[in-house]
Amino acid sequence: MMFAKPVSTFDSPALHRLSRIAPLGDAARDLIALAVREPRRVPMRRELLIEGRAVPEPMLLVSGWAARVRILADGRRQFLSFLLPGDLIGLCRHDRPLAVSTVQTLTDAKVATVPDVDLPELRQAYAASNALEEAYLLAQITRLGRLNALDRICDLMLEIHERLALADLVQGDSFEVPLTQEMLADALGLTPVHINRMLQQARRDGDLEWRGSLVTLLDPAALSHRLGRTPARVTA
Amino acid sequence: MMFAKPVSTFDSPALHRLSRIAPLGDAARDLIALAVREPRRVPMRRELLIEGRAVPEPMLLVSGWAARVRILADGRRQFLSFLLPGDLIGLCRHDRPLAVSTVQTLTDAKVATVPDVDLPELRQAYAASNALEEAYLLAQITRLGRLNALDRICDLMLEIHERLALADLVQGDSFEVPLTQEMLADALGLTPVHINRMLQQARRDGDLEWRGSLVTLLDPAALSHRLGRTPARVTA
DNA sequence: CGGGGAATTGAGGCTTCTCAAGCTTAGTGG
DNA sequence: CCACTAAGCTTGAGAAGCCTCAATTCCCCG
Repeated sequence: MMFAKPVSTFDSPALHRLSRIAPLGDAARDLIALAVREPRRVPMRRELLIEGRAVPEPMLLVSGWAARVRILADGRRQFLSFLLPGDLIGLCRHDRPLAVSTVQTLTDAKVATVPDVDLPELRQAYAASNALEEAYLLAQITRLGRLNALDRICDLMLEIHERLALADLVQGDSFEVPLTQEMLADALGLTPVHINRMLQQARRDGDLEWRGSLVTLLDPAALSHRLGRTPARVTA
Repeated sequence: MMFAKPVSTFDSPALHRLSRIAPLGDAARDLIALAVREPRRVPMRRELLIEGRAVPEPMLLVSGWAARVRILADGRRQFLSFLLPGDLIGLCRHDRPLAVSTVQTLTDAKVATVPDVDLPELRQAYAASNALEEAYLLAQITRLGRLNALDRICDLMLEIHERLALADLVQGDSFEVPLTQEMLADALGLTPVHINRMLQQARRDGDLEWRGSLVTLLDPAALSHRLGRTPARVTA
């Protein structure tokens, strides 16, 4: 069941992220690598968790994007956060937990069931991942509360850049963002029309390019500095 | 050290909340009650946690209000969430954790150091408290992203009503809210001026009264229904 | 009685929304 | 290979919501 070399060196964005946010020994690494090898395929727009329903076993997003989403009574939609490869879904430390938000895939995705916490190293990785997720929620609150439309877009792109980099999914300063302008609007509390105009603005300003689904940040360091951003850190 | 009766029946809003969100046996109850008995007094506007610094031992807010806050480079302020009596501060399950946000007292407060998780019942209560806190963060994102100014105010007041009720701090539908309009603005992503106007609107609409620091919801059920709110639930 | 923080009011401007139409692109079936 | 379609992107014009600045009033506390 354990392939000393092959499994340990098996590489995937998800595994990459986890081993980067917390040091994983060989045992933990093998457990994750094994789980990642046989993911479940989930098509686009499918629900992985449903608000108010029981949370099943914890999952690891192996590839593709998902989002935590809330739908209002009148049909308005708010994306609460995006879930990227390597993110954990449905981790709970209490008994009989209920999902506090619906999670749905935004693209075709691969999802693995991960071992529940038994190994100290895994516990550590899960906890760090959890803390990071909280940090991103706080960043989202600040974006929505205090940034204007243009800065919201730029700030979110910087966050995605930072997160995808953890999973080794950034080349140069380019990365895939499978979001429509409408989805972006629902994440940033704006309308698609305004997103469109501000994206043009961002391009004119030389902050980013967006061709097809490939986003390129032209000078992430400068942009980061202009927005007063600091990368998320949860461990000393 | 253990006073069988006195300690077990010692009552405080904080203890009330914890025993309500997760069933506490006598042992857990005594541990908390004991901690709550000798709280540390913290004056208004003091920092309990500082973003980026190491997180000290976990604390329980025994009385008073605090808030998680983020200050932008240009001085703008965003309150990320409010912490009410019975809320836990600085719970982390990974090693050498760094605070992801600053926490500061909004009023004079009492804070107790709580036992780190060793008892299953405590672990359960802490985890449930944590899950609730996450639920409130998600609610805050939805408020900022998709509600207009008036609805943001009403929705937040309903949330505070719900949370204070857990700690037995609501009488009828009235409760103390030690917030200035400026603080409310910084929580809801608005300006004090606009908060002022919308509060008047809410009063005219017969949704709430706000005299001194006492808020009264005139018909919480109807308001809740109008906003499409559902109370936070994290455990089946 | 005076000082100071908080609440209130007014006027004008900017950001974002709404509604509505036209365009572009990728995928589909003839 | 070419309509045809549907989803997504783009543009325009006008309206609404919220902000800014500035002044005034209220109220608590010393």
